[in-house]
Amino acid sequence: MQNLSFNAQCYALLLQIPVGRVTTYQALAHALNVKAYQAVGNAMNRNPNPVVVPCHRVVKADGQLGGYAFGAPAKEALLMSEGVQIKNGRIIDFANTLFTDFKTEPLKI
DNA sequence: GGAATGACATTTA
DNA sequence: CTAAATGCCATTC
Repeated sequence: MQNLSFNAQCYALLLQIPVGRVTTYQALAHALNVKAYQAVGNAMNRNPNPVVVPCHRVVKADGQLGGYAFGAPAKEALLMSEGVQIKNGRIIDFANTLFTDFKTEPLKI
């Protein structure tokens, strides 16, 4: 029983993403100090809690939406519904829409 | 305990 | 620019 499984930490980071913003698998993995880009998506694919976590705010590093357990179109619709501009399946102004200011775990001084 | 999977990333041609 | 191949990590069967 670990304090927080790998996927659990990903969810914690996703919960920190404000509306209208998106993050990438690489950012999440990098925030956890790992290169398990795919592992992040894998955790979402299993989708232990599809409603508790806005997994639809996670996109690929190229600005593409990537995949979604409920279907890629659903993800795009959700993101646009949140205010994310998407064109041809790509996020417009990805650099501005991307959110990587994750608050790392509370380091004990 | 081991093998297989995947909603990715990166590099090279 | 597009396309293909390889690597990489954690989770799951």
